[in-house]
Amino acid sequence: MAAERRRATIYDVAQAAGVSKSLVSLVLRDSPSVSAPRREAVLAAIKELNYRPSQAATALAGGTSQTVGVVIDDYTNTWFVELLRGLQEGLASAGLRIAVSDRSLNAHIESDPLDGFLSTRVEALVLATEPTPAMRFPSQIPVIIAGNRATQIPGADITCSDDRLGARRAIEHLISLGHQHIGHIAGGGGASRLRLNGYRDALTAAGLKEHIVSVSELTTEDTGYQCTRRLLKDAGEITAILAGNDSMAMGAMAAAQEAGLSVPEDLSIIGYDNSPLSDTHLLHLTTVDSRNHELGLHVATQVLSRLADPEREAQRVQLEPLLIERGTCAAARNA
Amino acid sequence: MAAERRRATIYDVAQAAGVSKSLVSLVLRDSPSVSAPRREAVLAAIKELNYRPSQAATALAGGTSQTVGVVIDDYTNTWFVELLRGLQEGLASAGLRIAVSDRSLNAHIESDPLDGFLSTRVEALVLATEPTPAMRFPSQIPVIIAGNRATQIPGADITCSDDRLGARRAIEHLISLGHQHIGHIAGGGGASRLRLNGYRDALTAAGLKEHIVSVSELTTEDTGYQCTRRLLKDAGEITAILAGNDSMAMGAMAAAQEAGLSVPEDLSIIGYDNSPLSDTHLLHLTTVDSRNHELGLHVATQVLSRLADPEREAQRVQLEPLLIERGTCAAARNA
DNA sequence: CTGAAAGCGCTTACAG
DNA sequence: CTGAAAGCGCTTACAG
Repeated sequence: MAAERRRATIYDVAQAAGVSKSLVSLVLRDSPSVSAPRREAVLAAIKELNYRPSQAATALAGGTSQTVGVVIDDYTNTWFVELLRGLQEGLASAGLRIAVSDRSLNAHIESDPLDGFLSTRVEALVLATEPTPAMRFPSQIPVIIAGNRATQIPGADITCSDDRLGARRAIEHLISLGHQHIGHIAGGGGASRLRLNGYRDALTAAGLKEHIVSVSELTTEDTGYQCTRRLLKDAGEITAILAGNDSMAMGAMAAAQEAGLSVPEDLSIIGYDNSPLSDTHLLHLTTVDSRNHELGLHVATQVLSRLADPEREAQRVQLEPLLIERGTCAAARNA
Repeated sequence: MAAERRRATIYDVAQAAGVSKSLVSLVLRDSPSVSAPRREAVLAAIKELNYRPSQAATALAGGTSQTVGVVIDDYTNTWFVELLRGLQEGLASAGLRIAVSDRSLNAHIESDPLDGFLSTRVEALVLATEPTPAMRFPSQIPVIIAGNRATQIPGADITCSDDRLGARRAIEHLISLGHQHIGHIAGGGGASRLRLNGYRDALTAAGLKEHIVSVSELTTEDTGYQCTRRLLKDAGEITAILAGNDSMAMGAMAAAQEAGLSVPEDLSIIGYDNSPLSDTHLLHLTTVDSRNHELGLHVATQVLSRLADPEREAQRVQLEPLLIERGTCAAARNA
């Protein structure tokens, strides 16, 4: 019962169970060629000794880390949560775990955000953020891009949502509500660009005029607030706004409130991402759902198929987004 | 230039640099006993070969993973972001990295959320969440609790903020603004309990009556919304609310709005955590800052000192919280 | 199923 | 600084 004794190894387990180390190894990897009684004995010894296989030893000896590295932008914008969940679900059956790295958190300490993952010898890399010049992509391991990005990675698979279509649908919804003057506030990045194009598509098709404001590469609440202030000042006639994402939509709501406009009575607002934020009582935001959980599941499929066949051609999967109607849209005033 | 060649090892680097493997190992660990020219040669070879030391091999041979495991509740509530940042800053100088695990994400796949970390042989465990019965704490490695928790872990160090004091200060602030009927909406967990006590302390000292609502163990936006609806119904006289955290405060704002109350004109609201959410234009929430960044720094200090002296007694560090005045408090109507 | 053997890619002394 | 050696805790064949 001494707390400070040496950690149990596979040898200790074998000895306690009265079997060979080889057998223990087989049990650990769920081999079918182990008889029930022996398996029980080993499991009992594992429990008794509080044994946990050393990941370092397993990885080194097996030549495989069994982990997939995921890079996200920033823990603060929670759009990625459902994606992670889907990814993990899809990978679990194959015995793969995920490790996540936050770009902004690691920005200070290492030049290349991928370094840690490469040292870990991850089986694959999932990018849920815009690639940066500092990232040197290894040619040996599969790279899967989650979402639309501005930069292309040669050879990488892509799972994304049709952002252009999503934005178009959002605008079509506003038009169907009678809105004629619809603004768009945009940030930077690949998804933002497509959403902007979708906005344009819909307006052009309807013969309406564009009102676009984009003040920064960021897509934060503050960005949304600043853009909206500017938009309301420059184009007072607008009665609806499509925001580049939910955070920006939140900022738009603040700017509207400040300007004395009621949402949705005076101003309709649509966000993008269907993030946890949008589904609050306070925002109750109409938004576009990229179906991030399913997206995560698809990314998992791509990881697995690419691992099974490293030579297969890069593929691109695109999901259709869904408009989620909540409480921030209403018919235009003078419609 | 063949992409599929074998990954470089320390042997390849040694050969390319024309030195021994031992020397490469010394360079990797920044040994001072290496001459500049040889160091240059090794670094050049590392770059040339795109070499990254195998974490598995390093950990296994060195007998140390150099990583600290951090368990958080849930990526959705972003209060932990600054804590992680502080922790990482404090650990970086010692060459320790952090690995984070989200409880809710892992809930499905493994019984004990700590299992993964134990397999990794983390040097220490940081708990930024309420301990659950499923967690079996190893006696061999340091455990540090970040924040106030309902459950005690024998032998663990604690770094927390004085939640009781923070809540008391918040209430005192409201009282100084003339509020006589102040409600509190609370969730579950150790921090919530202390904040509740702080609320009581202040009211008792001022001879005021309590109005407390707590409908669940959760501390989400929805919880805050439900609690506030109930509070407004049961105690219509209240003019101010202290929420258990910022998410709940957000829900409170929604309930107030729904009830036709303006914040802060009709109802003052104070949150808790100074989370990214509170610092938005839309909420602009007066809140209590637990100084999570500093808290993370202190946790790092505890990790390091405990690693240096495993026998030292468990210590408890407590920070003084700060009231952050923003826009959700005003003088009471009939003060 | 066992047992002995080799090896994964490093670190750690240690003699020179 | 080098070089040879042992070892970290596993996995992977392989002969029995």
